[in-house]
Amino acid sequence: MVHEVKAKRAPGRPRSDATRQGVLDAAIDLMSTHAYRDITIEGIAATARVGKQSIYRWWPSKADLLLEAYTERSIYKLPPQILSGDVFADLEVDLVRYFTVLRQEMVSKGVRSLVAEAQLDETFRAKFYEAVWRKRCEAVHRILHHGVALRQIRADVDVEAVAHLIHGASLYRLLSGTSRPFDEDDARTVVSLLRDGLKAR
Amino acid sequence: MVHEVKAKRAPGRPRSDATRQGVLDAAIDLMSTHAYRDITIEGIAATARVGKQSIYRWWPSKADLLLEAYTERSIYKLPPQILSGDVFADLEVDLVRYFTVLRQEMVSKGVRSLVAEAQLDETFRAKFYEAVWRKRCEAVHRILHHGVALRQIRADVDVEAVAHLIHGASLYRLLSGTSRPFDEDDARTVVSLLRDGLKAR
DNA sequence: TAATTATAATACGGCCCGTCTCGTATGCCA
DNA sequence: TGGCATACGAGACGGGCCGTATTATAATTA
Repeated sequence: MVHEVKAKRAPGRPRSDATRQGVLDAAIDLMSTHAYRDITIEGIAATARVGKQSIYRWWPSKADLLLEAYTERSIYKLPPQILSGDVFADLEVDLVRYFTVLRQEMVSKGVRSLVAEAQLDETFRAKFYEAVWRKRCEAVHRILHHGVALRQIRADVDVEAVAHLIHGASLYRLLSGTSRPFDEDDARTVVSLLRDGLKAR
Repeated sequence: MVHEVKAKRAPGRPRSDATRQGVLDAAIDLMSTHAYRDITIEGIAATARVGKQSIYRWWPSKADLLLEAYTERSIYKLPPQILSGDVFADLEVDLVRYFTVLRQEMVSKGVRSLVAEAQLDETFRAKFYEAVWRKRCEAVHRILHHGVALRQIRADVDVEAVAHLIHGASLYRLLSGTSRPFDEDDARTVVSLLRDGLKAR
């Protein structure tokens, strides 16, 4: 193609990236020092030295803003994993990496807050799923399908159900807030449970 | 004992049970018609035709009030289960019963709201765990330990981890809000997965 | 009867919401 | 260069709900 599709510039003053970054920074900043409950749009605006309207113009809600800050600042992000020939080892590696991220104070706090918001707002729930959980599910699916192809996993396995078990367990621990967070040992335990099953032999 | 321990009556006008019930009723009532977000203490007081102070006197927060309403009105309650000789059948029965309760509109809505609150308030999180999740965990623990005693389950199994897998899966589905809620088939799937494991044989 | 506590009703200051209005800044296009 | 469209920081505004305080009355004990 000779003619590239040019981004059609809207008329008027363009959005200021400095303002945008400032708002996201302020949000992350406040999250590290305050409870989610105590963070307000006005507070973020004041911290970022930005007009309130500039926030309302670009983000529909506090939750959307924070979700964007989290995704953008790549606090909750994992590079794709190279699969070995051993499915269960791969699964364990994936879980260890995931749990390591989840153990960071800021991450667990953020996930907690955004999960809460997702329960109270159906629209945001869908966005949150897309931005956070979908990728995790896909990662596990990928590993499991690979395992099926290698004939290391039973062909009739319900991949979706397994993914829900895995993520559910870590989610449960995070949200119930009674046990310690997941670590490497837990990853091993979960994988070996799923691999061998409960049945006495 | 001849002398019973008499409840030491406090002086002054006693707490009105009619008022208490009215408040709890109003709360449940509003929950069935409004989003949790839109329910306010003032609204509950007005609906119950009760002074605002009477609510603040007895409940520390909206969440505590609703948790009490849910527990008291036994919307989220399961009678104890009689264990058969087949552990995996018992497990499946337990899950089917649990999922059936969770599928009720009011229950899932309530759990969602209270989980959200629990994420935003550490004190309430502990209360919520005690009132809701603890019992579920104990039910599963009981079944699993029984299975170990019957030698139908491997003796070295991490009962805690299994309970987290089971509850986590249903919690994940409920909270992520993308898939359909759990049903009998899912209970079967989960149990057979846990029983036999993933490994190809 | 006096003391004590609960109750319904309502008033109060305060915080934050989300919208609106300024005056100004920054880009496009003719 | 000037006109137009939009973004920007700042802040005013009405409104809702918060949690507390006040008041007059009711219920119970000593």
